[in-house]
Amino acid sequence: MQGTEYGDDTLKQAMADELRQRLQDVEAEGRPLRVYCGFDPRTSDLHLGHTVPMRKMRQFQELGHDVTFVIGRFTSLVGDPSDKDSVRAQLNMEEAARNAETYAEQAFKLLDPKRTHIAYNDMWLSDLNFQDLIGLASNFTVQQFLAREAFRKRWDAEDPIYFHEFFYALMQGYDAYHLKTDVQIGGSDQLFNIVTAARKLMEALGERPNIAIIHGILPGTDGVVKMSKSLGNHIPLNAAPEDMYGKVMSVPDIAMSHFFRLVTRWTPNEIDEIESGLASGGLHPRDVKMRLAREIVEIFHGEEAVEPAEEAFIRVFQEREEPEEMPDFVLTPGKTLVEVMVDSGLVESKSEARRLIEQRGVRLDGIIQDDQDKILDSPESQVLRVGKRRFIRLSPREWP
RNA sequence: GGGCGGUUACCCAAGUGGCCAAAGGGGGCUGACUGUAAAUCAGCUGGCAUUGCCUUCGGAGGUUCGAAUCCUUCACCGCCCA
Repeated sequence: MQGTEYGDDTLKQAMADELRQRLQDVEAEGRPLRVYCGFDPRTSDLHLGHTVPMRKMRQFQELGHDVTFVIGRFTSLVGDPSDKDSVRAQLNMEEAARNAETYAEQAFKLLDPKRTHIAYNDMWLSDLNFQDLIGLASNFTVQQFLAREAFRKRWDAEDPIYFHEFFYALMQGYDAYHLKTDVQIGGSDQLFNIVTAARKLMEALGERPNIAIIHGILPGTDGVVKMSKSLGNHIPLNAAPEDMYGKVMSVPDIAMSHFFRLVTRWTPNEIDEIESGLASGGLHPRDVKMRLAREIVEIFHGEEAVEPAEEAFIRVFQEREEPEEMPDFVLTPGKTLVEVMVDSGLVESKSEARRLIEQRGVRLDGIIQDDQDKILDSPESQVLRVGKRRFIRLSPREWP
C-alpha cells in the first residue's frame, strides 16, 4: 500500500484488509489477482501522469498477477467529469479510435507486453441497452453525485451540469464488473468512480467489489494542477529525451517531491535522504532536479539517452549557448528581419516580431537586434534566436 | 410553457451611447536577477501600418453623427414558477 493516498485512514485500512483477504482467496482458487486500470484516449498522447497507475500495474505484473490495460474508447466519448469544472466536449468514435491507436504501444514503455491484456471498453459498453442502463442507474441517488466536489462547485456556481455526465461513473463501474476485477487502480480523483460507483455496482450485480488502489495525483510542469495535455502542462511519454529533460527541469522546486514519489524508481529511503538533504541545504535543488530529470529520461528512453539530453540542457539553458541542432530556414533576398521572423514561423505576426525586438529578445549570431527593418542578406549562415529557446539557422539561398 | 438574469479578447471577469482595442486577475511571452526553463521583480500580450487604419464584445438586422453599451429577432445557458 506504499505510495497510496486515500485521504481517509479508515478506507485505507479497509482496503488493505480486503486486499490481504483477497490474496488468500485467489491463492486458494489457484489463480492470480485480476488487476485493471482504464485509460481514456481523450488525446493521442500518454504522459507522465498516466504512468503513475501504470507503475502500480507493473508491480502487480512482477508479482505474477493478471493485468488488464483498458483503453476507454467508449468512456472517452463522454469524458471523466471528476476533476473538471465544466462540461467536457464529447468525442466521436472515430476520434477516440484514432487517439487509441498507439496507446498500447506507448503503455509498453512501462508495462510488460507479454503479460498485459489490452481491452477496449466499447466491446462491452456499446452492447448495453436502455433497460440495462436503468438497472445500473437505479443503484445511485442524485445526491450521491451532487455531493461530489466537481459537481457541487458547478451547482453552487449555477453552472450547467449535464445529465450524461453522470453516466461516466456508471460506465467505469461496469468495466470493473465486466472484467470481474479484484483490484482497480486509479488516482485520488477516481475515489468516487472506484469506491462509490464500481464497488457498489459490482456488488449489486453479484460480484465481489474490487479493491481500490488509490495513488496521488502528479502535478504538471506548473507544479500545481494535475498534469494534463489539455492544460498544456504535460510531459508526453514520446517527448524527445532533451525535451523531456528540459520539461522536468521546468517543474517548480516545491513540486519535485511529487515526482520523486510518483514517477521515479527510488525507494522511500532514498527519497527521505534526498528530502532531508534539501531541507538542510546540504543538497542543491538544481542538482536534485537534474538527478530527477536523468532518472525520468532513463526510465523512458534508456540509459544511453541520458547524457546527451543533459548535455543539451546544460549547453542551452545553463551556458546559454546554441543547441547543436536547430531548424534551417533559407533566406529570400531582400527580406527584413521582421519578415524573416514571420516567414520562418518563429513568430505569428509582424506585431509580435516587433514587440520582441523592442523587448531585446531577438539575437542574430548572439547580437541583440534593434532594427526591425534590417535587411538580412549575409552570405554566411547565421543563427537567429528569439527569446531563450527559439533558434533557427538562416542560410543564404545558394548553399555552397 | 411563463417570468427574470446571462453570453465580452486564450481563460475568468469589469464595462450599460462617444474619453473602449475595451479595467482587473490568470495564463502566455520578453527582460533583469539567479541556484534551473525554480522563486522574485519589471514590461509586453488583436492585426496592419511607424503616430493613422482595419477587425473584435453570442448570430443577424435596426436606431444614431457615433453602440460592447439602445431596439427587434434568432441561438445557447442559469435561476424561479408550471
